[in-house]
Amino acid sequence: MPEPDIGDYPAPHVAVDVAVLTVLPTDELAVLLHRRTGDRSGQWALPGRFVRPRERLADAVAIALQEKCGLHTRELRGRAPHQLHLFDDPDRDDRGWVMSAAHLLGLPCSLLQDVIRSRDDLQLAPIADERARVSGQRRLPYGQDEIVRYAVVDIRERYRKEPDPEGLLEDRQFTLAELLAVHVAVLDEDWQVDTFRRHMLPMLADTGEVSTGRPGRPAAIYRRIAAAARHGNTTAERR
Amino acid sequence: MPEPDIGDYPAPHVAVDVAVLTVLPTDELAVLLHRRTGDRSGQWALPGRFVRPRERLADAVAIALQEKCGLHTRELRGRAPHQLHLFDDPDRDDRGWVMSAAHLLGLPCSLLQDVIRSRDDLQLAPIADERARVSGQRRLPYGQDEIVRYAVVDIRERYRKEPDPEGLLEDRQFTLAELLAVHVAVLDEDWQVDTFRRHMLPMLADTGEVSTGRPGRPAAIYRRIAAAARHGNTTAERR
DNA sequence: CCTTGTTATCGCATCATCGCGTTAACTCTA
DNA sequence: TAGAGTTAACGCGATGATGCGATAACAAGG
Repeated sequence: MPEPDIGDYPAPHVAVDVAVLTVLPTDELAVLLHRRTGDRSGQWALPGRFVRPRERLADAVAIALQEKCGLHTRELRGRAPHQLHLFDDPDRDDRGWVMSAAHLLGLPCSLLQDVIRSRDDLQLAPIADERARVSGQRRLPYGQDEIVRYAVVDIRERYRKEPDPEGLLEDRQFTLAELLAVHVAVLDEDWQVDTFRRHMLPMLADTGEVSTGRPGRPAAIYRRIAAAARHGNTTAERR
Repeated sequence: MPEPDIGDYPAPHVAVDVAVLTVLPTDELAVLLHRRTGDRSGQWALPGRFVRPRERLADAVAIALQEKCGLHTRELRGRAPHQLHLFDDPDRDDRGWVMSAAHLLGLPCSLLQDVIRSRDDLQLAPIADERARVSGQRRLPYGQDEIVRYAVVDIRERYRKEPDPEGLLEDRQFTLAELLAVHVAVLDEDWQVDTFRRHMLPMLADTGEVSTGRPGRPAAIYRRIAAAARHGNTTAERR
């Protein structure tokens, strides 16, 4: 799109907003919310921040999560935020013309709870009807309910097709029951075990290890096969 | 994402790029390319342009198509560009820090050909292997091959699921054979007629009219049922 | 060693989908 | 009016997917 007059126009500020999704120990999908530090009456919102000069969106997401939520390399390494949508309502922010690049990032609850435990400016809000359920607050500001909805629809679509694409399991090696529990939590619907097994096994590698320590046949331990290593998609992804 | 210091940072320029996809009379998927007017040796590129102050992305897309390609209300009315991805490589444009909001818009070929016929700065490039095939030009500039790929993957996914979601058919009323031809062209693979009929009929309304003028049983004429009017998705969209 | 409990596998009935040959419906033309 | 041609519908065999009861495998504990 060659166009010489780049300097002639003001530019929009671009912010990143992040729907950090996780699965609570109660097997509910939840989203991370943040409010202004020290402001107990402040509004809960998705974490985010403006993009700095020449900064990549993914880097802005990571820095936003570091600055606002105390999530650092330990939690974020090896994870890439998934871009959802660019929200462009020029009136969405009182301070000026801001576009919001909405993202989704999945994190295991165990990584979040350490961080959240010691702070009152963070919470995990359960998802109900594709929205964050926040006690005492009807809606998220800046149209962020829409971002949550995009994130929930997106993550559910992906969890129908492949095993734990957002890495919500704490461990990279897991049993089929653990995988199923996460999928059921994300999708908010049950899967029959045999059907689930048939869908997922082609995308999983048996580690050869088993889970012991309790009565019963030990469950096999699996890890995900990288998508690139798989040949073709499952039939569910074709017509 | 409340943050007080909006004025403190330079902002990226945001451009829109549009992959206008159509189906050629040869039943091939093609993308609209533009080059600088009067420059026969200029590079072919996707149409696009910078977003003006407080302009909506969809409006920027429409204006870009008007200014660069001569597509006006007649062609664009009732059509919404589909957002694909925000490309954020700060080095993607020599003129400065530019982000590109990539879009997809489907248009019937008949609407494009009137416009293109009289100009040498527009062409419809066939798609092969998810790329635009341009004679004498190996790649599109500004990483636009990636935009084309996103657009092709996206449109194919949607054409697997619902009838003519991008309105590539010239008419809003059509026969099943016409619909099938468009789907086969987009997906670049065949569908057995009965299977196609079973998939699409639940999302189509029989107009009661038939197509006459040639030997044989007249084909029924359908129109799409608006998605909102349909109750639930087809089973293909569930597991 | 036996019982309990859990996971994995299996066999199979049922249901859904697909593709194709056949039949029915309905136009156009000679 | 009959034949040709095209679309729509049907019947059905083959295939695939699902769910579930039964069985096998294998641990922990008494």
